[in-house]
Amino acid sequence: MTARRDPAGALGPAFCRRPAEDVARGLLGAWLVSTIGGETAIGRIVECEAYLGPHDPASHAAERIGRTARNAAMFGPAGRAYVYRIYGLHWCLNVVTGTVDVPAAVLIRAIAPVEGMAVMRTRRSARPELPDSALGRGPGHAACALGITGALDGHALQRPPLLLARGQPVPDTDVDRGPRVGVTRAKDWPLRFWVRAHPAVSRR
DNA sequence: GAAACGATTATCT
DNA sequence: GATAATCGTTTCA
Repeated sequence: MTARRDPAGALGPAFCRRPAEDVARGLLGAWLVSTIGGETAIGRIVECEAYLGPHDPASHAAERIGRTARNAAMFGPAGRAYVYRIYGLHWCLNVVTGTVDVPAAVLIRAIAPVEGMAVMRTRRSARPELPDSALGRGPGHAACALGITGALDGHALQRPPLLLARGQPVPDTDVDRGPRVGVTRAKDWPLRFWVRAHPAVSRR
C-alpha cells in the first residue's frame, strides 16, 4: 500500500519531456495519486489524448492562439499540470509534455478508481447505484473525482498533493487508439489512446 | 465593450 | 437522441 505512493515510483520530467504522443501512450496504466483536501484518492489512467505543439490546430496553444494566461502552463517544463475550465463548469487535467517554450500536453480523459472510492463518490455526488467504473469516466469526472481544480494549474506532478506514479503498465495488445473526442479541428488525427474494453473508458 | 463558442455532463424524451 | 446548464477565453468591432 505504501509502495503505491512511493515518490521513487513517480514519473518525472524525463518521462514527460518526450513527444506528447509517446507520453500519452506511456501514461496508460499510470496512477494519479491525490491527497487533495487530506483525503487520499488514487486513479489509474485508462484513457487520454495527446495535444501536440503549435502545429496542432486543436490545441489550446495552437500557433494561431499563442501564449495566453490560460495556456501558460503548457509552455512550462514537462511533468507539470495544466488545468483549465471547460464550458464554464468542469475542470480538465492535462500533463504537460515536451520542452520549455514548446507547448504540448496530454489530456486525462478517464481514470479507474484504485483507492478512495468513498471520497470520489462524495465529490461526484454520485448516486449509490453508480458503479465505481463511472466515477472517473470522462475528463470532467476524472478531475472532479480526484478533487482537482484550477488551483493546481502549473503544479509539479512529482509531489503532493497530486503526483504521477508508474502504476501498472498496459501492454500494446490492450491499447487502442483513434481520433480525439469533441475537437473540431484536426478531427481525424488518431491521438486518443485507451485501454481496450475497459469499463471506465468514456464513449465506449 | 460585445458576442460567440467550447478538449463536457446531466437530464429529459 | 436532444437540449439545457453556465462562464472563462478568445475574437472582433
